[in-house]
Amino acid sequence: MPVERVRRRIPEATVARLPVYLRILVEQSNEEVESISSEGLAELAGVNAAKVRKDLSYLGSYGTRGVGYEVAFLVYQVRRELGLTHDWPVVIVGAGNLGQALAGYEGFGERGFPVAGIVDIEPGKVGSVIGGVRVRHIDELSQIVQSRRVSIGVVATPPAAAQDAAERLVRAGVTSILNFAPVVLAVPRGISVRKVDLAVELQILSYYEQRRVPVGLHAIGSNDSGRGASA
Amino acid sequence: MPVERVRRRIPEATVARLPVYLRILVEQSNEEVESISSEGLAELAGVNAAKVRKDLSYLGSYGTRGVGYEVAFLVYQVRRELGLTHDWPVVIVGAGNLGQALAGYEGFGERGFPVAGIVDIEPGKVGSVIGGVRVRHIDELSQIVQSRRVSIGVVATPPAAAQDAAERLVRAGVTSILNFAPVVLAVPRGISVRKVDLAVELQILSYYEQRRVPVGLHAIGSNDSGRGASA
DNA sequence: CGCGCTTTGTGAACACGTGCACGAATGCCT
DNA sequence: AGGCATTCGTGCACGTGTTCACAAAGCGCG
Repeated sequence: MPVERVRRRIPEATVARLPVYLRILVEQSNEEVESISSEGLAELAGVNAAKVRKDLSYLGSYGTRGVGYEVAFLVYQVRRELGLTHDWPVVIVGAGNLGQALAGYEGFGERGFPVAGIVDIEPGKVGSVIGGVRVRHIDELSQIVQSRRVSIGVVATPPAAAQDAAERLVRAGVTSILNFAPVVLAVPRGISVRKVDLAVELQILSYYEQRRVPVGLHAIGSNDSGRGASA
Repeated sequence: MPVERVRRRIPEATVARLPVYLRILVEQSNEEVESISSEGLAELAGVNAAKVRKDLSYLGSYGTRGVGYEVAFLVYQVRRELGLTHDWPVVIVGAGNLGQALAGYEGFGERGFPVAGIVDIEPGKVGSVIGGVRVRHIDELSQIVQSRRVSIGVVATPPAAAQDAAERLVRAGVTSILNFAPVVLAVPRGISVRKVDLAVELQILSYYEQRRVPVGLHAIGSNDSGRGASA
């Protein structure tokens, strides 16, 4: 029989929710929960049950009607779909405040993204050890990427250095970049980039905060900015 | 005449892009650029020109046909719309790795979000100074929020402590929360929450990385995860 | 002063994402 | 074994967001 190649493409919005489901499923699994309904999962994820079912249906028909989803099996399927069947070592560029915090954040390693290396351009920063990883000079980037087979790079430099960092990462062979610097990176076609801008998030909150009704005059359903959840 | 209240509601997606435009406009302004076209702004923001025009049109008709937008004026208007005419002090809960990095991140203060305080529940963490701010005990949270008129709180605790942190923030009077902990927060109606989950971002990259075509077989337009930009 | 060039602002078509509502499948109980 | 309660999978309608395409508006030049 033919290999099941060319799996149906999954909508972007769904891909963004799968990691959330996954985390919840793993938690449930740790608490010995064996089965969960779309309703239950939806509740925990702060979304609509129909959405959960539709999202999961893109992976295949893995639920049992009248029962729900088997947690362990679903964990496996979501992991597989997200490509989390093996670790993805990451390399961090920039050993400033943020870079150090990221390198020391256990959540990365725990969730399958061990820090293969952290580099900086400042010789002064080289040598110190953060989260068990020694800071190396940026000239060693290629060597780290090649030898550790890194395909994901994290840009945690000041804004002015971010574009250069990205270019070095691409040249070293990285094909996905997570960018924390508040700049729009220009990268060659075929390189995936995701951006996390802390100040942008605050500015969005500021918008909704500003147009809040003065206390005492509660507008109905004036809640939220869309990415949150309420009880 | 009636006060121009009840300004038209701006689409969520547009609100999320305004901060990006703002940053670029401020940069341009610093470089003495006086006027910019939707085309130029779009290029720098990595989006479509029509989108820029539609986004800006929600603020009003501030462009000049045949010319473009006056940078300084547009900066003012975007700031006003986002509620950035005054500072929004924030309070950080959790003085671990991430909380410390956030407190030390100058980008916050620079962009109008000075750190009014950072608190932790561990007496051992109290007292140390980060980014010019002394870590205080979480019991002082209310006092900080009240006296400094803080309306935005940042949750930077371990996952298990996040819900408690959120509840304390709400009780203290905060109405917007930026959550870095990988959990779905339950908050009362009317409280805005935005979530930033670093591991989720990596998992999304993993998805696209995984289904990348093997080198040598380039699929056309296999680029991207939607939030990035390419050259 | 009018003509042509540029660029905005927006209507309309299209694409994408969401949520309802319901048929279909399954397990359990009698 | 049959009926009933439960929950999935999904067609469909709706809403939101994106992009195109073009008329309207302004500027500069001859």
